[in-house]
Amino acid sequence: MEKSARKKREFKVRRAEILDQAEKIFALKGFYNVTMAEIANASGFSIGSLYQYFEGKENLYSSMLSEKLNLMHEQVREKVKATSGIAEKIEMIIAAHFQFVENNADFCRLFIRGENAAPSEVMTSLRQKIMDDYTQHLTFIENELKNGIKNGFLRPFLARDMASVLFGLIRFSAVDWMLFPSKTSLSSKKDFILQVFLQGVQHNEK
Amino acid sequence: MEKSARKKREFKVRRAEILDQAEKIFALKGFYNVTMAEIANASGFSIGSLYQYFEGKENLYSSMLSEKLNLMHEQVREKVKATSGIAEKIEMIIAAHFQFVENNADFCRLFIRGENAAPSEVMTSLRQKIMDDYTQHLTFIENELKNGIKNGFLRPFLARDMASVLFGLIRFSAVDWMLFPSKTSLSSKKDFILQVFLQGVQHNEK
DNA sequence: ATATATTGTGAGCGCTCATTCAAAAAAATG
DNA sequence: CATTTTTTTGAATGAGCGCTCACAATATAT
Repeated sequence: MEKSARKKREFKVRRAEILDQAEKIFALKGFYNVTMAEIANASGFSIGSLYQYFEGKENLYSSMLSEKLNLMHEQVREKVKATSGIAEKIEMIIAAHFQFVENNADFCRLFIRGENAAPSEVMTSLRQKIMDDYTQHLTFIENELKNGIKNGFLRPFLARDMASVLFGLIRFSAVDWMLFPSKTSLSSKKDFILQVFLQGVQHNEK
Repeated sequence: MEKSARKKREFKVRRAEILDQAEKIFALKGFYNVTMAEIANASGFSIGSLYQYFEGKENLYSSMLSEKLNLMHEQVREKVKATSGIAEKIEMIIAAHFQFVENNADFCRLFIRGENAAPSEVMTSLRQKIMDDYTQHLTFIENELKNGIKNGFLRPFLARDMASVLFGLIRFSAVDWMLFPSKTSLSSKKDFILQVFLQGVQHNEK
């Protein structure tokens, strides 16, 4: 018999609850130092139940990571699309990323760990998915920048390289902020990053 | 009885040989997916022998990582010290890093994985060492940039932030190059990175 | 050549988990 | 309420692997 709509809904809710708890624990200790028993405990299910929602530990981890990553990229892109003007769009790319990182610091810390080296089927396809997501996101940024080049606001560099640099600046600021807990918010670095990206650090005598 | 000088030398050579082989295997499969048996095989020693050179798997890994990291930073700093002129020094910081990454791609790939989350004593102190090394290196770059600010070549931003950005650009280019195997060398991106760092991407009408 | 010291060996021990599955509990059905 | 179906449970299983240690091989000393 088919699952009823209610069942399906409840299933999703429980699945999300597990994912939520797993994220916190994985973030704290890394993939290899977390046991299924721990996740079961934290999420209030039994070990066996976890296997009803996920095919195994790797699957659970992989689902969590890739779903959350999607969320980040979507959030950023929506905010950028709702903004007009090249300079403003670039500013929003930075701001939206910073905001996500601040609101999901644990997850991001986990993500940069990149404990997905296992040669298994599941982990291999996770790596592939991350790469594809990244490429897709870079292409999104690239296209925005192309408009900036077209209308003369940006120098005629290769748009792809510029996108890499912009995303690199964002990512690095985020990593730095996560590694060295500072009193100032990550968002407060936005203007500096924007200015460096647009004008560089060299002093131009008038 | 004390070890003779020759013995000591031979000990070091063997230790280095193990480290060398371990680096390759760890780079390929990550810390958790490598067994001591594999390392023993690859380096031509028995499992038991490994424990004569290192206190355990974590220790072996930790030694390898931190010793190689030292090497990188030293190489870069020496080359920069041997260069004169602010612009030239900045260029050399980029070039020297790129060169090391190209010559040690496997190691770098391993390093960015950062599989050192275990809560053990050894791994905790490895993390600390990596952070300290990083801070020290950033301070070195910061000091070079301070001179550039003082003599008016660079805009009067916070030198620390500028150093972060420069190192961020370098690191990100390197990561990008490692993740997306490209036909062009990493070094060929040097001029672009330098230009962006100094002048930004904005088009300034004359 | 014999004795002594040093270094190398790898089978096996002990332990940690991911995963399973038989039985229990809960929910649905009539 | 009795019966069937679905879901939950966690002790038991077994595979994997870091590490030890009794023994072997080799080097050094006498």
